[in-house]
Amino acid sequence: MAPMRGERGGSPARGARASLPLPRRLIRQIARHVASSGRSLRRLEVSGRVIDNFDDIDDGSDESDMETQTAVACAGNSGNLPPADHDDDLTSLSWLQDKNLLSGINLTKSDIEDSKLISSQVVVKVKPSITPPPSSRVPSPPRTPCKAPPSPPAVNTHTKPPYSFSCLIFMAIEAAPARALPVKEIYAWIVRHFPYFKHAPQGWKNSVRHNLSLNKCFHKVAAAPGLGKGSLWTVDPQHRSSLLQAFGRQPVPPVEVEEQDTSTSVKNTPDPQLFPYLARRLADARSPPGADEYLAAATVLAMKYGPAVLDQLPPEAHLVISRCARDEHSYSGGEERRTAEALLNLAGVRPHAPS
DNA sequence: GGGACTATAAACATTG
DNA sequence: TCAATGTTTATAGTCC
Repeated sequence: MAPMRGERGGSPARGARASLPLPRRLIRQIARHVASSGRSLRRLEVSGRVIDNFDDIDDGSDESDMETQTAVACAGNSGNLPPADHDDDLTSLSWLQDKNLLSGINLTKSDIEDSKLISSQVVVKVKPSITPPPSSRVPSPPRTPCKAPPSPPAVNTHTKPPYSFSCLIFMAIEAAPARALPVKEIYAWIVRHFPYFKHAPQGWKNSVRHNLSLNKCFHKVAAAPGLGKGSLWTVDPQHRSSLLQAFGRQPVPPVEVEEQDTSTSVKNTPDPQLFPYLARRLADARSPPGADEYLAAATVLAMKYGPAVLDQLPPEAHLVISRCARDEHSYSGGEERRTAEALLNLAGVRPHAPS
């Protein structure tokens, strides 16, 4: 059955309370991953407690983690990530999507190792004690209108990103240094970050233009000299926040609900005004995620909406990742760095100056 | 059931 | 003339 947008299957954070501070295992894994990618995690704030010496973290690995699933949270990434190859579920956030705690963020393993699209990344491993491995579930595409091709051609190795066109356009424009792009550059950004569109039917460009024209969130500004045909498109500042919140309303794949113990409950739920979907999911869900899942979700929320959003979450969920801006200088081109910086800024995550 | 939102398609006008 | 861009209308799926 096709996924229903907004359909919530069950994920629940009933009783999912993390102990303070962040589990050392989680910290180890974050630090280990960042180190393995040739970068360095300079500073990690957990509920106000700053961790800046990762050498002190015991690295006694419990490789029972081999069975863990990996979630990747990207600082400052508001979703500008390529869709995951579904054959690489170990590094996909789909398990979180399926838990209905997050939606729309997927990474491939190569994305993690490449680390060119984003400025900083954190890996959080969680035990799959609740959800079956994502690979056992069929990834559900976003709702597909009847006019869309019944199934993507085999050449499409990437799935359609779970973002609306307005979100894609928003991301593209926000990632631009000047916060303005001509249509052609919006196309290019989308294709570059979501390879699905490389082979998608051409109609999507029409949809982008249609969206630009119709969506009041986007404004056309005078064409720059030498730009040639077309105008620059910008995001209306007045509608920026609504676009940001739209990220939280992206389609969520259906979840196979399992019978879970619901004897415990979460007292602190996100403000339903701010996060209606998350709040409802946490309230309604039947299978509580573990503390790690909750923390991972909180992390991505913080990165998505800014650290202040954590005020709406249980104090245990406070988690802010910061990284040294120096790490961004490895980008050869600069566009990716600017993209990363723009998205970091977008998420309210401020890199710390090197000590 | 209806409104809102979104995706898609198409027609047409404008522009370089 | 042509292709890219921009606007408008129509249709349909989904969610609330």
